Amino acid sequence: MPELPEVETTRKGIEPYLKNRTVKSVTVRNPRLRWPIPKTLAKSLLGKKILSVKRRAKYLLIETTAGTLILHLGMSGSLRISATGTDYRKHDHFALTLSNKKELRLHDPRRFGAVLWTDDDINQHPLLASLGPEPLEKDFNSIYLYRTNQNRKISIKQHIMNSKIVVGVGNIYASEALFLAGIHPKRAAKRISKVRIERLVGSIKSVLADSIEQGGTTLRDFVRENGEPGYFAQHLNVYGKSGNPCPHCDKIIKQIVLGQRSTYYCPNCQR
DNA sequence: ATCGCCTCCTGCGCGC
DNA sequence: TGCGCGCAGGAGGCGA
Repeated sequence: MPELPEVETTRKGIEPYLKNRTVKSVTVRNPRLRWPIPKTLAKSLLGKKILSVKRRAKYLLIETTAGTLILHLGMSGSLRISATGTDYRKHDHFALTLSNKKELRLHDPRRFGAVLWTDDDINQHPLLASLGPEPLEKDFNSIYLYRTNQNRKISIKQHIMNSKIVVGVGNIYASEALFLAGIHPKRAAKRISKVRIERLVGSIKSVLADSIEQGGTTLRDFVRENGEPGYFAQHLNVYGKSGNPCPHCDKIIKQIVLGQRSTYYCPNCQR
C-alpha cells in the first residue's frame, strides 16, 4: 500500500498517540517479516519514553530515550491505533502498548515490512546511511538530478526509483511524474536535457506534495477501528489506466514492464 | 560502479 | 463455485 504520501500521512496520524508516552508492553505475534523482529526488542523498548515519530524515505523512525524503533511497511503494511484489549486482526504481527491504553499495531499480509531497532546514530544505520535526498527537500533539485544522470544509460523511471538517487518515488508516482513532465519512462537518463530534468523535478515534487495533501484527506480516519485507508486512485492520470484515453490528448495509455514493474505512459505526450 | 534479475509473502481478480 | 494463474503500491542482494 504505502508510497511516500501514505507513510507521511501515517506518521502524522500516529505521532499524537505516541509522543511523550511510555512503552508498557511489546507484542510480537509473528516475527518473520523481511528480517526477523529482534528477540531483544522488548528489552530495549519496555519502559522507554517516545520522543518523536520521524520519517526518512519510507522508514518510520520512532525515537525513544534509549534508541530508535525503525518501521517499514513494505508493500502491504499499515499501522493503526487500537484500544488495548480489542481483538487482533489476521496479519497483525506486531504491537506496542502505550501508557495511554492505546496500541500501535502493524498489519502486513505480505510480510515485506520490517521492525528493527538501533541504539546508535540513526543516520549511520546500514539501511539509511546511503540513501539519496528527500524528494521534497531543497537538496533534491534539477542541478543535482541532472548531475546524477550523466553517463547513466538506465531508464529514467528506474533512475528516479533508485533510493540512492532520490528516496520515496515509488512505482505509482514514478509513472505519474514522468507523465506530468512529458518524458517517456524508457528514455535513458543521460539522454534528457537540463530543461526537461527541471520539469521532472518539479513534477516529482508536485505529485508527491499533492498526494500528501490528498492523503491527509483520504486517510484522515485511519485510526478508527474500521477505518480502512482510502486511496488516491481518483487523482491518477496514467497509473493503472492502460487502454483508457490519455487525459491530455485522448491517445490510448500503454502499459509496459520496466525493471519487473508495471509502467504506464501516453505514447503521444511522453517522448 | 552499474545494471538486470531474483527474492521474500499473501490476497485478489480474472478466465475457464 | 472452484481452481489455477498472474499480478500487486518495496527494495536489498546477487552475479555479470
